[in-house]
Amino acid sequence: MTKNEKSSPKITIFEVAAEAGVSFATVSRVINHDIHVKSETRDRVLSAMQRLGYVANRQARSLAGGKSNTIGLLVPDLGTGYIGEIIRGIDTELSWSEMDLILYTTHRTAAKEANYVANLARGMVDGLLLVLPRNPVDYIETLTRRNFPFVLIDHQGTVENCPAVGATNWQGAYTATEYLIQLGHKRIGFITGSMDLGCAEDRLKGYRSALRTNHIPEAAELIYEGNFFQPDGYAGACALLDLKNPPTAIFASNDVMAMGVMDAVRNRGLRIPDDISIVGFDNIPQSAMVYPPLTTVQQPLEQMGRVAAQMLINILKNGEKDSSRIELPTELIIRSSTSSPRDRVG
Amino acid sequence: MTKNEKSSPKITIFEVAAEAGVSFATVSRVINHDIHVKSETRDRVLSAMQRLGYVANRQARSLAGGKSNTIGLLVPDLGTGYIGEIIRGIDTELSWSEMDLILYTTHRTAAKEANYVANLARGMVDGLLLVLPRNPVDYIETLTRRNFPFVLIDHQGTVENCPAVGATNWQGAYTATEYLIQLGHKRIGFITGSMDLGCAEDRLKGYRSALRTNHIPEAAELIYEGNFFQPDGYAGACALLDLKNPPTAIFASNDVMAMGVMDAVRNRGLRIPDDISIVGFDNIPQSAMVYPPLTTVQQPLEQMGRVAAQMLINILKNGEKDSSRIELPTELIIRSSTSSPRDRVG
DNA sequence: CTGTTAGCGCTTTCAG
DNA sequence: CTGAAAGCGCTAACAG
Repeated sequence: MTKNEKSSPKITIFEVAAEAGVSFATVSRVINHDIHVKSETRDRVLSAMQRLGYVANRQARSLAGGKSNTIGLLVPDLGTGYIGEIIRGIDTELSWSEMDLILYTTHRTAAKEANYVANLARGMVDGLLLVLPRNPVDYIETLTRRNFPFVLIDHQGTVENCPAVGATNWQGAYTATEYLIQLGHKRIGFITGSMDLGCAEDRLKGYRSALRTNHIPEAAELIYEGNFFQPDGYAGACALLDLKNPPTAIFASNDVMAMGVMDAVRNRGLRIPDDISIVGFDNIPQSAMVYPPLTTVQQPLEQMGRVAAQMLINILKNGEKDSSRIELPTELIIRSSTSSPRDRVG
Repeated sequence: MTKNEKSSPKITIFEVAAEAGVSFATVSRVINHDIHVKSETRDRVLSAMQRLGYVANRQARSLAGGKSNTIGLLVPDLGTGYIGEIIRGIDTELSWSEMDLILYTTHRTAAKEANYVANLARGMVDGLLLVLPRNPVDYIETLTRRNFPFVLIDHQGTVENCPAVGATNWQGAYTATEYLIQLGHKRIGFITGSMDLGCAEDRLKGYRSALRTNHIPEAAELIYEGNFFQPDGYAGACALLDLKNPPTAIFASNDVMAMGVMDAVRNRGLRIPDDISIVGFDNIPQSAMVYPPLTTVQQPLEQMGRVAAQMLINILKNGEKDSSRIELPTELIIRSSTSSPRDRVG
């Protein structure tokens, strides 16, 4: 009922104006860093603000000014370190611009996602950052038509021509696969991510290309379709290991699944990397913490967040369309979960 | 510059009112679930809203209504799964109440933290959820005086008598330590968390009490002060292992440090748990994924988030003071990083 | 350089 | 049960 009573008598620009002996418009100018204020006046206002402990009301500024100075972040999940890293980057960039971040988690519910986007685009936020959108076609079109600023993170899909930042997934997968091949592996299992995601598709393509380039026949049985969750890695590894002619290495489309693979491999009494090499993708913090430390393809997660935020802020500021896609480089991080295959037959 | 032009002609309650043939006040009533509207009229308004695709402007509602329907979440970090779990819980509860979540990350910067809190309490959010606050004394007093709604999560400190949810840290540490003792361990190393945090203190106390209860002399050399980060675990384990009479088990105050301990132990060629048992605290997702799976004390993170959100919403709704502290139970999760000690001497 | 005048879109009395 | 009127705190032209 009673929220703040006598204790905080609601200091508005009017109070500040009175205290400083100017009109409230001048106070507004000071707040907004308007150049057309005599520096002497400015100082007077500033100190009045200090004295009164004035804090601008964001809501009112938004309503009047037409912008909220907050951006919305739509993420599927927060379970793994994956998103956390991205947020760290976004956050860094945003604090520079004094913007707030509203977090919307969809928990992998596509319906919720589309719903959010529809409502978000109204008043609450000035722009949207969409991480790993599930079925962007649903709303990208709407967003674009309304000319609503947004940037896609880690998504390369069918949608063309909209601002996005991602990583070189194809290249990363290619490099990792080739590394395995150079180690001497001939049968390399692959566990895909959610194939409705562009990044998952690209990783699979990278794997295939590396095989092709190195004249290693592709075997359908060696490709297991997962969904980026740990159990998929476990199940995939089991399926792969049950093959008459099992792989000597398994490349999982993300680190979380790679850890599932590790579990499965160990449960069968096989050693890593002696009996089987394992490679992941992402380089999430815990990939260095498992045993043995996971060889993986690093995505510049934090940087992706930073760049995406920069892009969005830029669009917001300059009204530029900027329908470019930025690809940040991936990098193979070699740790201890990979080695040359030992002759299993001999 | 041009944000949304002809494409989205800005549907306000006025447009809806016209479409439905009522006054805009009636539309407002419908939006706010006011009972004093003929159901027939309500239906007319509702369908008009549908047709026009009306979405309420949150900013305006806030300004006029005096509340923003968003709550602020202040967290130190997002790196580990720890916070992610809590957020999941908060999020679940909030979506029930149709509230938004504004995320503020302090990245362990105390100054930033206090600063945020000061500003937050003004217009932007209706209430605050503070996870693992660093130096709450700075602003708890302010918040309380202003009668600003907030709930502390996972913090039991010197500040008395304010709404908070935490876990039974003392009990958890006690139980885990006793488990180790029952396994036959006599020398148990302990790595503390940041000792400015109440939870860290309680865990240490739990450890000590268990020792005392079981008539095991406490040795200062067996307690290493850490800061909840992985390197602390590593360094702590090294220090402990360098002792003339090293421990046969190490209890780290959180899982992340426990993983650091694992690293250190392995680097010395010792086996887990044969040569040394390791216990963590938190039960973050990856604690089950490392090798060997970590024995740890589970904190009901998700539930803590849910309960905290409930408390806050309750305060917001009923204006209740509710200065209670809720403690959720911890639970010992026994996995494979612990076993009876082997005779190292013999 | 500074004050005046309108609203932003909605909630809330207060009258009917 | 519904309409009219008065702001919420601030920005943004427009005049000085």
